[in-house]
Amino acid sequence: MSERTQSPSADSNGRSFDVNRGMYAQALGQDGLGNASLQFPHMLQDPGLLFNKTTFNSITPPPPQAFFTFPAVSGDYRTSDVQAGDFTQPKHWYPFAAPEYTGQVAGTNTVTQPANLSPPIAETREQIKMPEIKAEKEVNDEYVTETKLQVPPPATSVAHSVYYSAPWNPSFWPGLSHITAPGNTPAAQTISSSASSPSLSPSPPGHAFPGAGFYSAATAQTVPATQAQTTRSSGSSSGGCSDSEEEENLTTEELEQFAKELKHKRITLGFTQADVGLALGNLYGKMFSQTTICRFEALQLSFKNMCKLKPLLQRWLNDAETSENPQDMYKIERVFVDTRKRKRRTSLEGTVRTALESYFVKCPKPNTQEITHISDDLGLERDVVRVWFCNRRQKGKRLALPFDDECAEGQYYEQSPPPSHMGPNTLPGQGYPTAGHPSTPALYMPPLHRPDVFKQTLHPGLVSHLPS
DNA sequence: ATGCATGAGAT
DNA sequence: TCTCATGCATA
Repeated sequence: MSERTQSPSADSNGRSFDVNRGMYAQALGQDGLGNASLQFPHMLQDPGLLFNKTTFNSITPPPPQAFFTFPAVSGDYRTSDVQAGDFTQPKHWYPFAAPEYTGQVAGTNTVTQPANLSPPIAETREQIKMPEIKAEKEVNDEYVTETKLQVPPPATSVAHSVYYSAPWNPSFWPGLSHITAPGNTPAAQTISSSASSPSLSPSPPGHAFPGAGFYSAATAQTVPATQAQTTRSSGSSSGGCSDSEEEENLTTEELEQFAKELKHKRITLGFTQADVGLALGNLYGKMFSQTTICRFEALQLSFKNMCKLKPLLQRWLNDAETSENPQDMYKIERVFVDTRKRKRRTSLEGTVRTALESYFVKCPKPNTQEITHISDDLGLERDVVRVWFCNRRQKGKRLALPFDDECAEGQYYEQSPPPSHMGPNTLPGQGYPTAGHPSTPALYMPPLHRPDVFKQTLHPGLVSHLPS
């Protein structure tokens, strides 16, 4: 359906980088704009960006209000419905309703799939994508245990984490140009990556692509592959990247360029981001969601992550371009969606976000108590608040340094001078190594004022604009 | 395109 | 409990 292509407009957006910048503003100002009392000086730098966010429009200037009087929410999703702004919403966990396919590619953990049932490849995306999932929302909790259809391979289980390998070099997005990158490298050919293969279909359609055979489970077997890995210095934390697919040491420029190229060619070839994600699974055994592809193109992943994915995407691109039947690239076998229950997505109201944002500015990393305090004030579940902060921090890191070295940093969270005890680089950051700025901006500063912030209920800027 | 969520691994 | 990679769900 509509997802067929990104539609030219996507292209015209052509603003991958700008987007990021915009997001900066967004990050801090997005929801805060309406809040007169909050000040985000930095936002002024690029006013234009502040308004490119649709959500913006929906946020009305909240009237000053000191407290959120919502009752503290209890923890249970089924009972705590209190959601600022939407007290009626039931919050319960719901299962994935296992639609065979959700709109965007269930890249997901989909794993498994009885090998035999390879349903005729999902004929086409039209079929694959199930239009409505809505029903799920109304689902009651009972679905609980929909067992997962998968039998996770003991050790490898999830495909995703296996793939790492990122010797991530300390360099800095914005500038690194020393290292060279083999680019697509031959290595790419051997994607022995890993992943336990989930959804893959062993049987490729008639013609394969020049460079790539359909991924076959067999090959996919986890190959620790790591050796190839350049021993990285910085702790490649999560998952240390390994993987044969050595993610080259790319420069920022290379990544930017590749991302653009990928997007452009993808569109030209008629693939959607979801297609690409699926194709990666089919062809190389490592599936990704539309989200990831999207973020890759928009350079919204960590540098390390970008480097990790690039080879794979490069390979896909090559194959797609040379393939005689590009369509095959996205023909996939039916994948089963993980049916585990997933908490229903919380939709925070603009005002609540504003409030969170202001809290974040004050203290990006609230401790347990603070979180509790915030959650009480906003009438949110603690976990929601916690997750919000996690995501907010993550977002901050992602967006913080990328392109625009010059100003990306430092100015965003300046309200808080980096505490001395934190050392120069307070943020290891998930990404973008700071090139010349020895001291990474306090992306989220450390708690200077922390103590006060929470003790005193909401600061003036905080408002809860409730629909009277 | 992006907000909220999950889960693995690291602390 | 955090970070990071990733994805479902949604705007």
